[in-house]
Amino acid sequence: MAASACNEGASGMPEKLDDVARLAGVSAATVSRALRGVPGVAESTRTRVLAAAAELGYAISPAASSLATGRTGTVGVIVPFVDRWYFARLISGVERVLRDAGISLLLYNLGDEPGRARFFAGLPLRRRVDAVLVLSLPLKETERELLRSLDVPLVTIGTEEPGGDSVGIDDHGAAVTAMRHLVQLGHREIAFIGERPPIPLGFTTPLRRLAAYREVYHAVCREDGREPEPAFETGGGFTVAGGEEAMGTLLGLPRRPTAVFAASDEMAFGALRTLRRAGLRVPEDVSVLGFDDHDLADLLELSTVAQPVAELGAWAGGLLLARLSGGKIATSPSILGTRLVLRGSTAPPSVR
Amino acid sequence: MAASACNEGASGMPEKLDDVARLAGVSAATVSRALRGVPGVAESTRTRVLAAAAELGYAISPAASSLATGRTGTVGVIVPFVDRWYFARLISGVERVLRDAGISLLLYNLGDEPGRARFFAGLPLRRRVDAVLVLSLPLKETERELLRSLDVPLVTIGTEEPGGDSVGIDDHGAAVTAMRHLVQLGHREIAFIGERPPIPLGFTTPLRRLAAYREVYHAVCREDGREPEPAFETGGGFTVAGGEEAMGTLLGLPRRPTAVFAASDEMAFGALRTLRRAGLRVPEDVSVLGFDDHDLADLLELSTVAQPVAELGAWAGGLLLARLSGGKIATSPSILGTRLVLRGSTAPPSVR
DNA sequence: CGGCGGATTGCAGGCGCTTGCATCGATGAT
DNA sequence: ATCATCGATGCAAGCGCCTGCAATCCGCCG
Repeated sequence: MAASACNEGASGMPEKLDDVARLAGVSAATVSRALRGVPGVAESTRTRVLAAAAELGYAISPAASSLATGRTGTVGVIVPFVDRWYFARLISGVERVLRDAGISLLLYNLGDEPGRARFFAGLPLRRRVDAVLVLSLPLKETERELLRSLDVPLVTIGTEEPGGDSVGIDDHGAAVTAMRHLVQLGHREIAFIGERPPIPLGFTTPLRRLAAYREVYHAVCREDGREPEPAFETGGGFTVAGGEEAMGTLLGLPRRPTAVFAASDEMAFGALRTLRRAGLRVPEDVSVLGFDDHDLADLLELSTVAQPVAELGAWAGGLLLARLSGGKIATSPSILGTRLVLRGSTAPPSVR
Repeated sequence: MAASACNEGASGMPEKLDDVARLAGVSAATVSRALRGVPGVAESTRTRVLAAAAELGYAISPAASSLATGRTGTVGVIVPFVDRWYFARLISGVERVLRDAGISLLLYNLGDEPGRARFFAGLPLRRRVDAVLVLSLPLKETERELLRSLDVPLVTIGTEEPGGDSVGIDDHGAAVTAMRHLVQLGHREIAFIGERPPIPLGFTTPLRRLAAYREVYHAVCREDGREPEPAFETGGGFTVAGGEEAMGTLLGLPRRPTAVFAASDEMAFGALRTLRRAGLRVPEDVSVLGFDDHDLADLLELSTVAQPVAELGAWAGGLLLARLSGGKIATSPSILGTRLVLRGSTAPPSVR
């Protein structure tokens, strides 16, 4: 009979609760309760109802259910990009735990300003989701207000929003560790490839990593009694091409860095390429350190700061579920650990 | 007044059609019509209604609307992975055109068999979407049946489903072109890194590329009066690590290929790495040709077959929209073009 | 000046499911 | 044996929006 379920279901109009009720010889109310597992239905009845539902290939109408309960069984996930490694990975992590819990994921890509504006103007999420997940996208005040007006739990990854759960890593700490590694290797002239203001979409991550860079680099300069080189702070737009270009700029400087810390592996990849093209060897001539532990970092022998991306997503998803099931957890940022992964792209500076 | 919209909306219960109606001094029916732009509403009235709606920060309830109309304003997108370059890119392409059209995207990742089974068992898409988009995932007969029972337009990318629109590339043709390039360079011993049976998830793409490889390679062997080397057909699971391993196997063969055609750039990357580690130079010692034109292919100087991934997604999205607006287009597969991108990883075999 | 056709609007009955409350037995206590 | 009790069900009133149909209102024609 199991097989017949599909057949029945496939033909004609989808059945309603009433149809199942009739077949099972009970009322629609009972079917509703039985199907959702609410207590107050005799076990025998429940079994009968389940059988009837299966036989008809019945599936509840989310719209009707949602209208009646106010719950939707879906969460909105807002991302600035979907085709960048980090975000794709994050989404993947979130999706897994959400789907396991039977809740669907509505995806919104707000990478472009016009799109972002339109999104918040129309706010298609309104009454369409039970919760919202914002990935690495710092909200403007008005946007935050709008999202809050949805009156659903909000969890963010990579940014802290007052009144919402957040999960992330210790960007500053991780970047400091990375920089210290370079310093310990003996580097004094360290450049940074990150993002220059104005920072697109208002990302804050690049800022935090930049701050850490500056902190360490400036301290080193102070020790050496030298002025820090402001031109060492370059922007790479978090893309390979951007990193490539930034590295080019760096190589054109009269005062050349012996090591480069890139705020993302993708930019580090670009830097690697520019260096190779310039005939410079890594790490002999220049050390390069990335951030992310991108899938291909291993391939390119890139030393980097590994962050548990998929786990961040999964954790955020878990938080969301907890909220949805009425958990009264205190909202506090969850910080997941990072670790320095040393591969072949960093070494002591060569003595010239 | 524009700013006040948010404020009003942010406070208390969300308003209903009636509230707007009252404020505008008309009936709910009129508001409904005015808001949706259906004809039959005086321009002056419509303006008044729009103003009232804006003032209240009113947003329609998708659930109620959906219940009444049967339309949901969302489409389901089914993918086998979201964190692989190709798929992330595809999703990105789809999302853009869908969001521009104001329709939301429900994402389902069916990468693992248990998850896939559960998905089709529960079929959360039922009555939840206006259309379904399946990315590169060949459906089993029962699955196809189930999806069809949803009674909504179905469009696929990378696979052809009877009775559904599909968009894709000419895998066979593209692969033949790639192989011919290798042959024209003078290679006779060409290996393949793709996927070995049993092919996970039932993908067909690897098969098509393999067939093309075989066709060309065998022809070459025939010309040379030699037996084709079956061990040249290796599987790399479409991952970097898999490609790495496959290349290792290839290098262990007594009869060594002078060129390798990988069915994906990721696998080619892996192959590149193994070669580098083995001290072999590319392309001097071994030529490597990929497939996809991955973001990093350029970085790694990988020659490859470029396919317009984002465009495939966008095109599929467009098809979907056309279907949704009742277009009576004939369902026929759309084939987008590919092109060979020659970079530094292919060259004539060295004369030994 | 009455009657008409077309453009606007309002009415009311759903759409399919949920849930507070009433109903109905059957059970256990008295 | 009788009545209170408790579990299992059924009733019916929504949830918020859509839409066929009827009611109005106007400008015009005859």
